[in-house]
Amino acid sequence: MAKITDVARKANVSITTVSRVINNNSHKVHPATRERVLSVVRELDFRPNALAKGLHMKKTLTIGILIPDISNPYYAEIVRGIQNVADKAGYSVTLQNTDGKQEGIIRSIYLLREKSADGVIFSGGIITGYETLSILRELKERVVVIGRHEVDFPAVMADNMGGAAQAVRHLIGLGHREIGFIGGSDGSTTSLDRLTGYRNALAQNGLPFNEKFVRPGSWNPKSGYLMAKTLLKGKERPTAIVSANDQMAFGAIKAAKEAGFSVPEDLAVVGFDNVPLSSYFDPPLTTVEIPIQDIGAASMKMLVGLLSGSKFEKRKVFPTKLLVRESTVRNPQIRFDNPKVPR
Amino acid sequence: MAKITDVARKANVSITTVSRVINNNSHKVHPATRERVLSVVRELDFRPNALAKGLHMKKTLTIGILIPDISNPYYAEIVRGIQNVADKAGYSVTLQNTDGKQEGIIRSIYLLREKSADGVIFSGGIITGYETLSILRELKERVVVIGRHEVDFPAVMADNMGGAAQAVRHLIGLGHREIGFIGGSDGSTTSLDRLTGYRNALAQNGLPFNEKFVRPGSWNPKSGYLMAKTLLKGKERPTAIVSANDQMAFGAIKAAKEAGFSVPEDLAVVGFDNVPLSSYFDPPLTTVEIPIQDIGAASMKMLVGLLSGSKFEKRKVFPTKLLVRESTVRNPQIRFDNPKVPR
DNA sequence: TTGAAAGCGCTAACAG
DNA sequence: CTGTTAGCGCTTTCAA
Repeated sequence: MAKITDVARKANVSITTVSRVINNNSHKVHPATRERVLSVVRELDFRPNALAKGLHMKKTLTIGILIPDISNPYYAEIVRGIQNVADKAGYSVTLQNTDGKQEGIIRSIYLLREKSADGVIFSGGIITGYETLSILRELKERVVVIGRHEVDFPAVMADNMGGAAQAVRHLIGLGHREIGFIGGSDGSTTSLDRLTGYRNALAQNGLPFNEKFVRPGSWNPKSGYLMAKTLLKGKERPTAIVSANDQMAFGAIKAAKEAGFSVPEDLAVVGFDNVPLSSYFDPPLTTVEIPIQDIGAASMKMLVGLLSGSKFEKRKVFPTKLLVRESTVRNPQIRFDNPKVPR
Repeated sequence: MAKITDVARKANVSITTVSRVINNNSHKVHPATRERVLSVVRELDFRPNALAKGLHMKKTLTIGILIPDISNPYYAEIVRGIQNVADKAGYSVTLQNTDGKQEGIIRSIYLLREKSADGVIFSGGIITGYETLSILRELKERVVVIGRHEVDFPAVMADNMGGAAQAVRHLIGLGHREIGFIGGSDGSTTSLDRLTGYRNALAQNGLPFNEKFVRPGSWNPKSGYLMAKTLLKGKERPTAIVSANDQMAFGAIKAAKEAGFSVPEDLAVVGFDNVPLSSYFDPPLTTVEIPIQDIGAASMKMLVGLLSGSKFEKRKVFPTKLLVRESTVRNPQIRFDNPKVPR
C-alpha cells in the first residue's frame, strides 16, 4: 500500500508538498508540481492513512451510534437516517449494540473513546445510571441524544406525549371509553412519555385512568401478543388498545384475533412509529407516525454542527401524525383525509 | 485525556513498562511495579489510544460491513449476527450502506482501506463489475462474502436453490400446478438461485416453466404488491406464488386480498427468510426459513479465523427449512409437525 | 513556492 | 526485570 513517502520520492518532492496537494491546502503549490504529484498519486493509487492522519489531527471523521438492537426496525430506520447525512458529510459510522443495558452502554462509550470517535449519537436504553451520566457528561460537547428530554445534551425527539394523546382522542372520538395501553420496556423515557400522553388525554376527556388496562411490554411483537392476551382475558376488558410501538401492536392484533375478537369491530388497535410494514398488515394498522429517518438525520445534522463548531438548534421536536387505517375504523378513507395510506 | 507518558511519569516507570502491563505481555514485570502502574491507570482512567496502537500494529480490530440497506430487516439481522460474534472477539464494526450499487461499493471499500479496517464482510449488491472485483481481489485475504458462490472468496450462504425447491414441492404437493415467482432485484445471485431452485423443482415434477408467471421485484413489500397485482390480473393466473423474500410476500398477500382472493384458498403464498414478523401476519406466512443471524455470525467467525491466521472452513452452506403456516394451508399444525409456529 | 524536522501516542527490538 | 530509541504515516510550524 503506497504511502506518502512513496509518492514524494516518485514525484521528486518532499512529503510536505504531497500533503499540501492532497489536502488542497490554501498553501500555494506550483501548478506544475501539483500536476506531477497528482499524477503519481493516481498512478500509485495512493490514499492517505486515516489512522496516521487522525492521530495527528485529533479528528477521525468517525462517529458512533449507540442503540439497543439493530434488529428492531425502529432503530434500523434511525441508523439509516443518520447514515444518509453522515455519508454526505464525510463521516463513517460505527455501530454499537448496547442491549439497552448500562453495562453495554459504558463499554461502548469507552471503546468509542479509545478509537477516537469524533462524536456519538445515543438512542434508546437507559441513561439514568450515575456512571453512564458522568461518562456521558465528560464528553458533553460530542454527544447528541435521540428521544429524551430530561438530559442536558443536544436532543432530537418526536412529540411522544402529543402523539399518544392524538391516538387516545381518536379512539375516544370513535366512542371508546375503556382504552388499554401497552408500554415499552422499563425505564424508557419514550415509553413513559407516551404513557403520560395517554393519561393526559384520558383526563382531559373526563375518563378515569384504570391501571388494570395498562401493561408493560418490551417493544417486540411477542410482548405485545402476550400483554394483549392478558388484557383481553378478564371480563372487564378494554375495547381499544394503544400500543407504544407498531411491533407490539402487531402482536396485540394477533392475540385479539386468536381470542376471537375481530379488529377493529371488537377491539381497536393503534400503534406508534409507522414502521414500513404497518400499512401491509391486515387490518392495516392505525398508527401515530413519527418521521423516524428524519429524526436520525436531524440528530446527525446536529452532531455535525456541534463538531464543526457552527451553531445549531440544541433541541428539535418532530410533530407526530395520526395515520388512520383499518385497525380502528373500517373504510377510514371515507371518514378521514388520509393520503398516506397506500391502497 | 491521559496518555501513556502521563501514566509512566506518575508511576515512575518507563512507557515501555506501562505498555507491558496494559497489554499483559508475556514479558516479565515485577508484581509490585505492575500493581503501581495499574493503580495509576485506574486513577487516571487511562485508555490506550487505538489510533496510535493501530498505526503501529497495522491492526485496528475494526471490520467493515457492506450492505445495500440497513432498513431491510434481512440485513439488519445479518448485522446483528455479525455484531454478536464481533463483540465477543473484540472487534468493532463500521457500517457502510452501498445501496447495492457498484459506485457505493467501491467508495466504501476505499474508505475502509483508508481507515485500515482489518477486514470486510460483503453482503448483497453486485460484485460482477470488473472494477469491484479487482479491488476486492486486492484485499483477498480479508474479505468474506455472504450469499454468493460464484466468487473466489470465503463465503457463507443459505441453500437458496434447495429452499426454493422445497417451497415449490410443498405447493405441488398441495395440488398447485400454476405457480408464480416474484424475484428480487436484478443481478442478485441470491434471487437467481432461488429462481433456479423454482425452475428445477417444476422440471423435476414434470411441470412446464411459464415465463408469464415470473416477475422481477425489488425485495420490498411494495414491489411484491405491485408484481402480484400484475400476476393476478390476467385470466390465466397462478394459484400459488413463491416470493423471493418475506417482504414481497407480505405485499403479494395484500394485493391478493384487495383483488378479492382469499389466502390460502384462492392463492397460496410462500415467502423466504422467515423475518421476525412473518408469523404475525394474517394469515401467518409460510416461508422458507433461513437462519439469518447464524449466517451473519458464521461470516464473522470466518473472518476472525481468516484474520487470526487459524484455519477455517472456506465455505459454509446453511440448510433451509420450510415453515408451513396458514398462507398455504389452513390449520397446518394438523398436517405438519411444525413446532416453530407460535400459536 | 518548497522542504527539514518535530511530534501525534503507542509498540517492540535492543541493550542493559 | 527495566529502559532507550526507532519508527508507524501523516500534518504543520519554521526556515529557506
